[in-house]
Amino acid sequence: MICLLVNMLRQDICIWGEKMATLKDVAREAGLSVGTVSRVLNNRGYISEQTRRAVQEAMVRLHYQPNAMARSLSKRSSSMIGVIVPSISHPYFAKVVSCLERAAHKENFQILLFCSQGKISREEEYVRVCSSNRVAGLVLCSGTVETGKLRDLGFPVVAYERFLNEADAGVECDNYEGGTLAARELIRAGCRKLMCIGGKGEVSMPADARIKGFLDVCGRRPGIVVREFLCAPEHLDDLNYYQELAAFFDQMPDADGIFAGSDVIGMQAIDELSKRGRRVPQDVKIVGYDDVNLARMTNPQLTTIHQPVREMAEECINIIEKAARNENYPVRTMFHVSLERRGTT
Amino acid sequence: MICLLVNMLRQDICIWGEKMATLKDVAREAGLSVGTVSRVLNNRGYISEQTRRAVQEAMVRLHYQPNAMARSLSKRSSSMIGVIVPSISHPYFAKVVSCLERAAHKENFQILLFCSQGKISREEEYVRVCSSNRVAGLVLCSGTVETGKLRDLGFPVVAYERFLNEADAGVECDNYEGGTLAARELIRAGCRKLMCIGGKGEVSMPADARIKGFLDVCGRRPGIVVREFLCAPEHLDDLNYYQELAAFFDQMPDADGIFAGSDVIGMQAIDELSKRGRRVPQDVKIVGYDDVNLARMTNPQLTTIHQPVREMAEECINIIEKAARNENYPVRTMFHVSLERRGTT
DNA sequence: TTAAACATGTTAAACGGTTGACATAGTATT
DNA sequence: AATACTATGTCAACCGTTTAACATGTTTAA
Repeated sequence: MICLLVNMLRQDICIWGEKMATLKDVAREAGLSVGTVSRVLNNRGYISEQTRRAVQEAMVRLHYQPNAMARSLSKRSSSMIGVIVPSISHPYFAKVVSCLERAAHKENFQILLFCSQGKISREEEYVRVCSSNRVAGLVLCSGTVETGKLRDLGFPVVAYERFLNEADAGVECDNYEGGTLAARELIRAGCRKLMCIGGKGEVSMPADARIKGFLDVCGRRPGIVVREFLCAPEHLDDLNYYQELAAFFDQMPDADGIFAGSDVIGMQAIDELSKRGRRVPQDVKIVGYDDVNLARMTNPQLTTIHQPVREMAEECINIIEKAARNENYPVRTMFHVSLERRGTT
Repeated sequence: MICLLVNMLRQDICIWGEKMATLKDVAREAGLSVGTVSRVLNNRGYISEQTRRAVQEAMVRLHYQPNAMARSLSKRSSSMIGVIVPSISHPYFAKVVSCLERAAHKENFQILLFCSQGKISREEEYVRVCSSNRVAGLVLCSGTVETGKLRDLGFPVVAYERFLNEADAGVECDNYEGGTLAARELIRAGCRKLMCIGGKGEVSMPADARIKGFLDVCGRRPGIVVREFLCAPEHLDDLNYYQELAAFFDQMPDADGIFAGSDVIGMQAIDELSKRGRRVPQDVKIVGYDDVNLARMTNPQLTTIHQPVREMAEECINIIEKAARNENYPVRTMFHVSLERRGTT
């Protein structure tokens, strides 16, 4: 399988001989003291325009790059934000990480990314690594680190769409509302026999409220039949729900409305139904969840519940930034979701 | 849009008062010297089993987490690997990052993730940030940092599927071969009027060889008509190629075979064709590229060129690890690709 | 018996930047 | 003329870990 076309080897790896310039070098080059240069870098105390320029020019001449390790060591906190997701291959988490990266970049933070594959042992390990690296904060989009492991870490932990009473803050969206929106949409569109397919149900999560919201609305309407189906949580990387969906559809072949716990499930449901000769949306209507890019790439395009991921990500970064500045921050923030009506309802 | 349900504020943010244990604390706790404890941590010199155990127990008792910043500062290199991708929302790069993270984890590296959105200015900025953070290495899956910016950084730069003569090493797969495989597959399946739709064509990249491979094979077969189409590179985040595809299909409405530069394009091509009443694979056959998860979620499933992303990612990490140990490493490594025949041919 | 290997300690410098205390001027302000 | 502000310098401690040099024992092997 491996085809090593060219395998030239470097004679001398140590092309990185000349060490990088330090603050001291910059000070010498600019004819100033380290203290003054540091003041320029950190905008502390009094600095004249002239001095500031002199320092900047010296930095450019020497290609100076401040050593973030030294700074972090001294400040006892780095500018990195740990992010733990179950899997980055899942389009939802890809979207979350994308938004987090963007928000982090605006505030001059970097993202230290970890994929736990939903394994608690890896989550715990990653939390330790974050602690070792003195991250400015940690966004937990994954699982359920056990009791005591999140206390006294030295940085704020933000739970993203998770229940973690150990976390310092939580950011979520109104999943119950999402469930009700989905139910109303399917009923509005004329569905009577509904399937509610739960997605990534590993442990108790805010996302479980979606199902409750959905079932509550259905329960209040006479003449509506609902059944709940749950997928196993082992689809993080391959995202293959086809077998389970097939089994579900066998159990309820006459369903005319489906609430899918994620767009990935919704998408595969469209497929599986069309294989069975059932037309979407004529015979069966579908509402997905997440509003990832994929939802626009199905045929017909998937009606879905939109989560304000960008805003949620920004809030996570905000919280960490506030904590870093020792300001107060909201302990729990919840966002509205909205229905994106497209072609499957 | 924002619904601040609960907005309790922490009375005292400084719950992180008690500072973390240091090596010195561990030494005191174990009744040993810092030197000895450091030896245990780094497996240097002579240590008795008894001492080793004593140190480990002390570390557990104090919940000791070594300060990675201090270590990096002292070692002049961290255990982080910078990864710059154009976008993490694109399933291909999500897959790449996923594999990189896994490989990195095995070797005790962490991933510092950056999304450049294909902008050179951001790439350059991110390279500087990596330099500031004294990463162990950098995997560049994005763009074309300009001349001189990659020299003398102090760490190895691995170009992933890019031409970068400034990089210290390159990892790619045989894109030319991929193009030929696609062409042969379409011709084998009976296609005569072929469209070759180039994907992420921003600048000169290994991926361009796909097109060349495709066209070369077509050119050698009499009776084959080919036209080349190029999508603009601005689809990194929304991944919406529909308009362009529509325009391409208008220009060549009688095509019976399509080589799509990525699975995302291939997927949307299936859609767009079915909207035009053309059946896949009966009327038009399609070969995609990348073999991402999505390729199995279309209907019919997408025939595609499989890239050995996992192996490529492992090679990237390997190179950086070797460089860190001051060993020789291959300057250029190329992997074979393979055809995954599914439902669209 | 003697040299090597093993096991640990002490000390101190280094990594590169931050920060505070304190000193010294020059320039405005009152 | 006194006071306050501005602008810099010097110096030293500190962040937590690594590492080398050197000392001091105890075992073990030749």
